[in-house]
Amino acid sequence: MKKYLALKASAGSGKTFALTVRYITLLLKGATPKEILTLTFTNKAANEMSERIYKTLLSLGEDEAYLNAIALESELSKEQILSKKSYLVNLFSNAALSIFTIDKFVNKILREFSGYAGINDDFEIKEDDVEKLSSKFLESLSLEEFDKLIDFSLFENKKYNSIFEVFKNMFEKAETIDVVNIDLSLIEIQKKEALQEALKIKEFILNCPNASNSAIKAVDYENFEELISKKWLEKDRAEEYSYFKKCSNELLEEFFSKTKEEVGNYYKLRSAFSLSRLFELYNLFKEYKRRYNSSKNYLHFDDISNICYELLSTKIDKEFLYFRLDSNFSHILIDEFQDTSLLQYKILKPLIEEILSSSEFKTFFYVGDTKQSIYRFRGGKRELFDYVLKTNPMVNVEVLNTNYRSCEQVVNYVNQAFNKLNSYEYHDQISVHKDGYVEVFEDEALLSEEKYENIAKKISELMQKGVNSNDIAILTYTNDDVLNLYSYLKKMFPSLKISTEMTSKLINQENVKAIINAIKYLYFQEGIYKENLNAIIGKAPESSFELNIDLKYRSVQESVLKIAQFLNVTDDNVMKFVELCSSYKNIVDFVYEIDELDASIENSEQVGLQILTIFKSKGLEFHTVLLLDRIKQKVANRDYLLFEYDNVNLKNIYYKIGGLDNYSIEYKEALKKEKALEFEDELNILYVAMTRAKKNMIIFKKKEKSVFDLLDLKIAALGEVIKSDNKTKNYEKSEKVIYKALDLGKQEKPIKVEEDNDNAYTLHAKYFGIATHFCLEMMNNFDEKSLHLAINLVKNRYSNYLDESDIANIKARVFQLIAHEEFLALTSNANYSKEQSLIYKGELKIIDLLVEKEGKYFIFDYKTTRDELQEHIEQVSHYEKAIKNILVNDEVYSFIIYLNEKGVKLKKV
DNA sequence: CAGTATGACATTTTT
DNA sequence: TGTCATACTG
Repeated sequence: MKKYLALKASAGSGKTFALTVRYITLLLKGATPKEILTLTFTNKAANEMSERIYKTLLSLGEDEAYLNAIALESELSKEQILSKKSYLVNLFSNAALSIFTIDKFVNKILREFSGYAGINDDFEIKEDDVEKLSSKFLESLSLEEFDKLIDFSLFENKKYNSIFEVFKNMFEKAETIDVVNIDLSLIEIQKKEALQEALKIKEFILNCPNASNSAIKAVDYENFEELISKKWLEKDRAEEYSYFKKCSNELLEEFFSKTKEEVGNYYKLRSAFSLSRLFELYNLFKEYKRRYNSSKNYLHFDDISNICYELLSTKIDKEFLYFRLDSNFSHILIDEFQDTSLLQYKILKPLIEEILSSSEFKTFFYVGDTKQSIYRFRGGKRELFDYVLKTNPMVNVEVLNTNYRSCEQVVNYVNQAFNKLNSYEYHDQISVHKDGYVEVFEDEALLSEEKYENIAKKISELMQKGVNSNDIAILTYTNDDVLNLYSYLKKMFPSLKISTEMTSKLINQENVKAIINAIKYLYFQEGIYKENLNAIIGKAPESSFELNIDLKYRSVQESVLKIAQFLNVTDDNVMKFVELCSSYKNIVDFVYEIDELDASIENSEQVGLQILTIFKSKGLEFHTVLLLDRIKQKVANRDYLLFEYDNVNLKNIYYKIGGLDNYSIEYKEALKKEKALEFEDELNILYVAMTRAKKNMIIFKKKEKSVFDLLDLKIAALGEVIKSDNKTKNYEKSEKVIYKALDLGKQEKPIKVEEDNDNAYTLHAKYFGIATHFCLEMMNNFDEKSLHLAINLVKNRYSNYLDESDIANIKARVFQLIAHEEFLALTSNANYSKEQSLIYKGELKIIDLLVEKEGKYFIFDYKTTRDELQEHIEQVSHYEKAIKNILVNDEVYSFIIYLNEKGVKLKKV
């Protein structure tokens, strides 16, 4: 095993495999889980990582590939490894793990050293309330400071809101410059001087008998601003401007070059001035934000990394940090390294350096793929990957170029598309799976009204050819495309299940929006809200809204629910909304604060055809991928500032001004560099998109202005469509929220949803149920030891949704089950399978637990609700019938297990 | 027909 | 605020 290793892992080349193998090897070499710091980017990835390691340990020996790789890495024999299996399982499942997201880790450091930063260690983590923060900041300014802000705003012609937005951007970057004071009057003088020279050009042209109308129009400036809007100023010489050509002589060229010189001086002065002023204001803001945060005792994620970095670079010694951290990390594993931001790396650096310089057994490993770096816009710095290698020669590098994900046709197609680009570092991948299907389809419909016509056609064609709709994913560039495509396909195939993985705000979801507008209408009595409502729910304009409801005498929750019912718009999102409304004390708070609610929408249906953005698809794979061209044009980068880096070191910060590139070579170079990076981003997005498909990939390309022109993709159809494998799991079990009216009691009594978790079908109850099922699914045997292991997995996976007491609750319930005599009698010495899926009469069913004992079959279905509903019995007897039919066996018995806190009830059906 | 002016147009997102 | 389509100019 290489102690220090950087792994370049192309898409589908077994990155998680490598991480898992390394982790287990470290355990075999005597490391404890606590000292192996494993960093990922999302909670999802962190959960998946620990689950993957656990499952691999549990099934150690079954998968040859894993065993071989671990043997190779650890230099132990397979027998030696297998003899330690139960020890490893125990070790891993009973220890505190150090598998975190980077943000969680940074947060952890800050809390441990909060005293040195002068903050409380019990701070909350929250989003900033931008409106409040920006207005409070204004109030905090002295008259003089306030004037500076106003001057800047007027001078730059920028609104306060947009300036404030820039502050946030600067905050993220955490870079500073020395502020120099430049007097505004200097700029005014420079403007006058430039205009004076330019007026000589104007006079010259107007006096030139050959001047065309266009030439005369080109000199119609009265002031400096009009002057610099002229295109001809970009030329090097006057004669290069065709409308001036006929009048060009040496005198004109002299005026021209003099004007350009003066304008150039203006630009230089101006960019330095604006940059300084902006940073001056920003520093004020930064100071204020610190005060504001500490008074409210909360921090934003950006604050956390900012303060943490400041702490490390000024107040605490690196050695001190390392030895004071509550756990000593001897091993570091970093996933998706290409997405690490500069600031995050700077924070991790002392820990990495400590490992690299230690004489003990300490290791450092990072894995990533710069081709998949698509998050530069939020700080990801792909240059870091090679920079760390270059600056630490003891770190080895290995490249994974075998693709275990996609079929031959797909791999080859991607190879030929990317390896011909000369400005792109690409190494051909080797495929291991044969066949596959690639089609590039020039879709003229994409530019017309019926945009998605051909996509719908293709979907039905694929389904006819035997591709399961659950195996299809459609990838798009924007969330907007996801939504549009979703509603189109829903219209075309009403019974098709479609899921959209999106993160949009809950308050923007149609049904929720309808409710908000209804309430605002009832409260403010302003027609605009009623018309919004009519538009959303598809009523004719001016339709009336008649609901007799007294907002004042009901709780907010109650009103929201009543209105939802009245409008008939109750769904998962509305349910979540109802829950969140409990935080509003009264209707006044609600109408004024609801627009700031930051919660995200629920992913409605988790089964079916998937539509998602390419960004979201990163790290995922699909049987069949339909890849959509960029529908709308890309927007221009509207940042005020241009950060120029030399690899990872800040070289310069520029205040962006249109036209400055004509006068400053350095600025021009910086712009060019930025453009090259943007171009690389674009290629990376394409790379990510084209490496998601396992079997079939179909590209819908616009006839003109297609992003695929970057790769010069031609119309093609290669190979044969591969059918869905019958064994593919085409149903992801999740308990759908069954909507049931909450018992609201009488009007005078405000409702409390959280009072009775057992009966209300809240989201909390939903997660509780799923987690309980997950716990039972993860148990190898129905004994205490298995429960103990499984409950740890539940903790890792559901800690975001459930708290400690919930976990304890689940444990207690399951504990009672494994102590239940009848249940134990039925399951002991029997064969059983969990989450058994079966297809019966065209419908897919999942049985929680199926037990086979002495030729008899027992079906078990877990419920975490207290209610015993007829519906449960019907569901289970349906399973019973199906099993009897399929197995041709009459000895099938079914049970519903009600897992309650007070006791377990086994109900025979 | 090449060069120029003008107006319309629009992203990605975790913690 | 950069890009693109389009219309205009000489």
